[in-house]
Amino acid sequence: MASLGELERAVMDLLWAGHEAATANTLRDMLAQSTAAHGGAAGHEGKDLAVTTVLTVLSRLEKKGLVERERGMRPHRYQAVSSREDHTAELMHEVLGSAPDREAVLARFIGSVTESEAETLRKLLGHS
Amino acid sequence: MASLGELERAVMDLLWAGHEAATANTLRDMLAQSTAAHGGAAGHEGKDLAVTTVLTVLSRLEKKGLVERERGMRPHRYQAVSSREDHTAELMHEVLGSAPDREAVLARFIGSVTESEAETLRKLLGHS
DNA sequence: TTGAAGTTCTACGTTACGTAGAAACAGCGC
DNA sequence: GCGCTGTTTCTACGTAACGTAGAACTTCAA
Repeated sequence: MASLGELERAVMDLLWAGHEAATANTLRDMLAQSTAAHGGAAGHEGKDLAVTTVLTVLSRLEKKGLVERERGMRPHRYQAVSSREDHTAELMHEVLGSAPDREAVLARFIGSVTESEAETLRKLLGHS
Repeated sequence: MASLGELERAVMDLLWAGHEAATANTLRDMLAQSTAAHGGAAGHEGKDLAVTTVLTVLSRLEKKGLVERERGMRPHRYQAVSSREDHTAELMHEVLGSAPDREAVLARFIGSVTESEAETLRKLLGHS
């Protein structure tokens, strides 16, 4: 239950953008954003979708535990449960987790990170 | 096109076992193995599948580039294109690749590896 | 040449996802 | 109070992936 469809990802992108700004988005907001970014960055082409389409997707994302919805106020507020970075890192752990030989996988993995990333990792891992 | 179904994964597990032994498996081999490991380790429960089912799955895996088939000899030989470790590491890169801020993801990622794994990583990254 | 083993073709059921209409609901201005 | 407009829910259809496998064609060996 980890993979996202194309539209699901596009919606998460919008929510993640808001996450950084600690914003709780309304549906209206999101539609505006996606229309503004039409054909631009925020994926999924500039074709505007039906309102219900986005809501359906939001519901599915909520069921998957990726989105939280505040039902108190009337235009509900939607927000990503975790940041994009956290989510991605979690995904990586998920992938890694299913491996019998985790360390061997890690060896391959760092075998192909960029030098700058390797540098970051060294710092993060601290001196030994 | 990265995710595998349950049966697809089970089949890959068989092939990966052979990969370590540099074995090129025939269909017969695989059925024997999966039956032997029935209800045991090699997943997917002990129910034995139709021959064609496994072949279909193998074809799909081939199409996905995960399996290579030698068509020369008559009982064809099937083998995993890359080891489980390589494949998993590749998957991790795939997940990471889609992130705008790769380094931030890495930071979160290593935030939750075991100490022994961190140690491994330090060794692999070498001294800076 | 005939039969068993192997392979290909085709197909059906289920589930995920993109998509959206129809209907129920909730405030707002009159 | 009442209807209009924006919001949410319910339901549903089309496509694609995957589990599953029958039917038919191909090989090789006896």
